[in-house]
Amino acid sequence: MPGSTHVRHVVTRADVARYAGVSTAVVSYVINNGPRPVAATTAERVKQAIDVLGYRPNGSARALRRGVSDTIGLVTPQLDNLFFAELSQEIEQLAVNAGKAVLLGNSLGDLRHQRQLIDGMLSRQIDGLIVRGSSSHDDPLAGIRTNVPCVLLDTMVPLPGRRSIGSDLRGGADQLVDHLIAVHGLTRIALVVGRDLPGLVDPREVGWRDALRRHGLPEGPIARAAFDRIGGYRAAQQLLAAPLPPQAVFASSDLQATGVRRALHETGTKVPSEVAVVSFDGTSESAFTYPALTVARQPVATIARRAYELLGDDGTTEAFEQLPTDLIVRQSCGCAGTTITP
Amino acid sequence: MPGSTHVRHVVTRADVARYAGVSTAVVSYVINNGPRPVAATTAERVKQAIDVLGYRPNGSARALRRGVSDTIGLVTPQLDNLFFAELSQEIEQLAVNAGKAVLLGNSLGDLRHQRQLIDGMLSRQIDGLIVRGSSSHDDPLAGIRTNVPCVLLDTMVPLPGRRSIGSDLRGGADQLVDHLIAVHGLTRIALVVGRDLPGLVDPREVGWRDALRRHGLPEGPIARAAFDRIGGYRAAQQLLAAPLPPQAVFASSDLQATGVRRALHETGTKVPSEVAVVSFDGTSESAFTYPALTVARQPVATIARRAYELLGDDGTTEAFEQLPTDLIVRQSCGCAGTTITP
DNA sequence: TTGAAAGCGCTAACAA
DNA sequence: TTGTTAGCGCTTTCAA
Repeated sequence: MPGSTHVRHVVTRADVARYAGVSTAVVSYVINNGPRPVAATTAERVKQAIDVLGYRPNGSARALRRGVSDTIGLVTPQLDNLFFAELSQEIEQLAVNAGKAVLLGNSLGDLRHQRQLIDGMLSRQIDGLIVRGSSSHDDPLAGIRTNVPCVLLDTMVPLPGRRSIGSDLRGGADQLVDHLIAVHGLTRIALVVGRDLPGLVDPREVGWRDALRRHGLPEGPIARAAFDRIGGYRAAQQLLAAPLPPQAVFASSDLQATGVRRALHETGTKVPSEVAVVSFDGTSESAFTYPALTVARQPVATIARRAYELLGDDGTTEAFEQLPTDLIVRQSCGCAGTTITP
Repeated sequence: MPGSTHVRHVVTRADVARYAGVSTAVVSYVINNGPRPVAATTAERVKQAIDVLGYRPNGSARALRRGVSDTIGLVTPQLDNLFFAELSQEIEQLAVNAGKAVLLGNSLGDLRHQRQLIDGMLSRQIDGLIVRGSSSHDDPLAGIRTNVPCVLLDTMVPLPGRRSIGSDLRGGADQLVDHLIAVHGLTRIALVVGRDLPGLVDPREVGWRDALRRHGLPEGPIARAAFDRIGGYRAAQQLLAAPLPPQAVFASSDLQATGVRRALHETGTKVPSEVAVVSFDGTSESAFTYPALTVARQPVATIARRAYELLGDDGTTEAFEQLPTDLIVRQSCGCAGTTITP
């Protein structure tokens, strides 16, 4: 007999209906609180049955029938970067509070892997997809046919036909470097940034340059390195080896700043008195380093909320929103203060 | 007409079959590579059709029919604790490499929330569940009826009928404290640990005490605080305020160690010359602090792999596996060395 | 090697 | 207010 392969031992809606002495429709009405009303006593009987039998609705059947899975997909490069972890956690909370589940995938910077992840999620009938791509200039959805709503996180440039939300990298960088110049009178400010991007300049680099230029300062040294701790470490070593070391280092991520600090410490360079350090991101860790990092903090919660909202806007309108960062002045720039400002 | 509610615009297997001029069964055979053979030319035609139409199998229907979703659930307290993030990332990789997707949830330390998360995943037909509970002594599955395989992470005690995998907290702590005593000759070693657990002593506390006792040392001071940075910070402040401050602090987590270091720095206490600091976890960040942290490193990748393996073992056998930690000697204990040892 | 068709568990239109 | 039932898209048995 076709379709009679696997053994049944899990409770289904039919069992509940039988136990409660009603039809399966009524069970549905009770569970979904509609679309038809159910007499209070009947509803009570159904609830009892559900409880007694330990019935749990089958999500696959439900999703198949309704065409909606109440599940969204979230793809980020890596969870072991605190910024992505914080972002993922925020998004997960929003989704769960709205009764949705989250499929999570880490691309680990691999475009093929990222694509497989997205394909897998799409085939699992997600209702929406949020992607922080592993590349800042490629469309993670290129060549993927789907009409599932999608929001991109943190793309450096607008992508045709896509909605993207992130923070104002240029503005945040500008503000940070401006602080070093205007408040602390520093003039040799180095930049630690990611490796060259094909036909694209990191907006943080632009912001750094803008601030220097506005103050009539020459461009400081640039060290290009991976966006991780070891990248920052090597970049700082390189910067320190120059004949005239910088008075300050602007690291484009907290992770890089950790490496920079480490390299400075190893050479006995005092922070901030000999070299100031500031960075972009402002993850929770940055408040606890010593000296505490002065940062351009990305508004993680707001980015998450906005991304989640955009997912709902069925309008497939193109968007490229850049939220302002917060300049959090702590001690690593040379400012005073010892309290922990999270 | 019943069941004809929503509009069809997505390509289904019927479209593919029609386009390729075969039956839907054949499409299945091609997609699943069985269970019946298909002529090479026919298969080719089907593949063409799939490509042209941009067909993607409906996972819900598939899961409903097969009784298997190729999706697992993963619940952890919070992603913004690097240890959990690393663990989650490892597990996610294992799952994805095996063609499974991962539903992720963060309980944020709330038992009710944790329970809702698990319920939601179960109703979404996950094939397996991995939970790092938000409490170390309660069974996260208590009162949840399911026969989905489940593995618990990091429970401090064996739970009846459950499989649990974690690291040897007691042993790791013992080793760490022993190092401080045997190698560095320290005698006043403070412990920073979580708040009192009902009827349960944190094994790290036991290990700390065991090491002290073995060396005939009196118990050092204990500071109980939350397992986060601010907890470690406050604990250290408290410890430093004592008439006879400790020579070393053993923090039960890297996060706490960050807070401890911060408090020491603020009071101008030199690490490790005045107070040594060691901690449990050994996340990637710990190699980059200055001085780099000496830690009992939890074998994250191994824990992840073993947990994932246990999920597969249909044997519902009870288990309580404790993997040994690695003692990573860096500089915060007083040992020499300046290279980064990740 | 291929096709017809049952049925997984659920929702909801329609009838009663 | 409740029941009957089609059908969501898929897999697979059985027949051809």
